[in-house]
Amino acid sequence: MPELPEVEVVRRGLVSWVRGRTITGVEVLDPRSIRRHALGVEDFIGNLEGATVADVVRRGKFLWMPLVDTAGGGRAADAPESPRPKVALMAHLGMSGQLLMQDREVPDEKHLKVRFRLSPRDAMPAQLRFVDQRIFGGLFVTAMVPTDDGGPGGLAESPLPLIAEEASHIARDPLDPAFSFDLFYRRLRRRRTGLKRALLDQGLVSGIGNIYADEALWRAKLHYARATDTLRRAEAERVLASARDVMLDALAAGGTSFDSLYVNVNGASGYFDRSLNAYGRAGQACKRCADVGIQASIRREQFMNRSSHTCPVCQPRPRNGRW
DNA sequence: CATTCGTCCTGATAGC
DNA sequence: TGCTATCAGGACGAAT
Repeated sequence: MPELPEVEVVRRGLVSWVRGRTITGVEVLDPRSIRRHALGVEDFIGNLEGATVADVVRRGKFLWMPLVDTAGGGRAADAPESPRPKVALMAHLGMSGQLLMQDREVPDEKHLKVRFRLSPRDAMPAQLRFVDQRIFGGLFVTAMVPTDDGGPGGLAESPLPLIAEEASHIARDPLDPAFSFDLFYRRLRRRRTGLKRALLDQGLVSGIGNIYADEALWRAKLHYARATDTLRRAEAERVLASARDVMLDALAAGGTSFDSLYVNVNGASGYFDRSLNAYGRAGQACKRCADVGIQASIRREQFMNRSSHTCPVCQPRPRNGRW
């Protein structure tokens, strides 16, 4: 389940393989993976063929490649005076999406949805492939529009003062150097909802999915139903710091096990085996309570049509939403 | 306006 | 064995 750390691992892996290369061919094997592209698959392909990838950037879980025309003899994107990108190839990995660099000899993956052929470069793989079993993810082309908030952020190496239009409603993530806690806290307090709902709202704070929401709440000793409009500043700081910490841990784990030749979303899988304290641990002991000699087991409940994992002892359900 | 809920999708697994 | 039911969940758009 790619959340922020996994998407960032993919971005870092992808950038050195695709930046400056030209898309020479696009093959859409399953049109369902071309989402939100109103003008259809033919237009999608037409926008991409002949364009050069200028960068790979991210906002929250949205990942995109700004594209520049390859006019006048194929000048590379990183050449001086390179033109500003007008459009970008946008990707969202959804639940099961992968972006893979593959040599042309490698047989098609079972769930291969889209194949991009790239201009040759040294010994680099010739193809970028989008593989997606459950089709919650997708690709589309979107306009690059000006932004006054300093660019995409999301740990991008060279943020442009432009953002992909379809990601402009997404808030910054907790790892983004330009993330504003004050803005987050002001908006959080204005809401009348539960804390986990707010954490999962990508327009308020991005990059957090079901797994890291449960982990951040566990670390912060807060319950998912805690009312946002009474949340104290210290509590909000605690849950944000927890989210940041758990995602940094996952990012570090993903980074170390990441094979740069094989860009995928499983880079952080080792992390899940060892380091989760709440998610997926229903019925098992709460490690923090066990450390102080208390017996408590993680409880799984349905909330928002997904499962939520809490320790009933150290994350007690709030009364009246307050505490 | 803000908030919540239904929908998209496939494969693994449980139960009969 | 082989069928059906259930579960997993990100994000959008419809409904409230």
